[in-house]
Amino acid sequence: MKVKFPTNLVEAREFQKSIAVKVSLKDTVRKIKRIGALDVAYKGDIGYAAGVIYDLEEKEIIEKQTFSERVTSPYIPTFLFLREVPLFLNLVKKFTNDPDIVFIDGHGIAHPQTAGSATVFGVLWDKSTIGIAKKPLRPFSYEKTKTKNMDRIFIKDRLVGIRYKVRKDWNPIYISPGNRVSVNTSFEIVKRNMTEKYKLPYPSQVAHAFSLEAKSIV
DNA sequence: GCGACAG
DNA sequence: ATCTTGTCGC
Repeated sequence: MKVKFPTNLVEAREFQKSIAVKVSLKDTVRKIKRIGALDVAYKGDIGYAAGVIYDLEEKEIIEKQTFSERVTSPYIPTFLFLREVPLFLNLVKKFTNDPDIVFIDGHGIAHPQTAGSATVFGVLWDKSTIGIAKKPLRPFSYEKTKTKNMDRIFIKDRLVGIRYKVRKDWNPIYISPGNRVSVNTSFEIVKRNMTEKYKLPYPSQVAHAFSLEAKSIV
């Protein structure tokens, strides 16, 4: 798919609007066998993107890939996709295994324009993606659920994700659909892949560690 | 009007 | 995200 990537913030906002109308929150994935996870580490203006694919049946990481490139867009809240999505699109070209769904560090639809990194990437690649962030993006509001450690995240009266407090004394994580998955399923999949020691799901942990490794072993 | 604001 | 010392806690 050919895409003319935005070159300034005005174009970027229009781009996000065009992405937002293409988002699907339907659960298209029947059975999840492989989960992908992507993350980026930086050294100066070089971004080191790392991706892993976790096989749920084998219970192991079956593939790891990296892609690094100079990143010129500065970090501006709500415009993170300008920095990371180009790296992700190049990185996933290297995958020989096709993931059923992909975890992305950052927000999906829990974003002012309904178009966080996980959503932009998910729509462009036409893949199921889930955004997992450590901090919320304003404006937002919460609504309690029956479960004590999870709250619904709302943006302008629209359910956009789940705030999940993995451990009582840990800061919560913010889970939202990127594309082709519902809010509830996003939460269930992430919850099902947690480990005891970290607040991020296993595939994300490995992707994060791998990006740091890729950054330092240069 | 100013400030808050993923990684 | 990254830059960084000591320090608190399991």
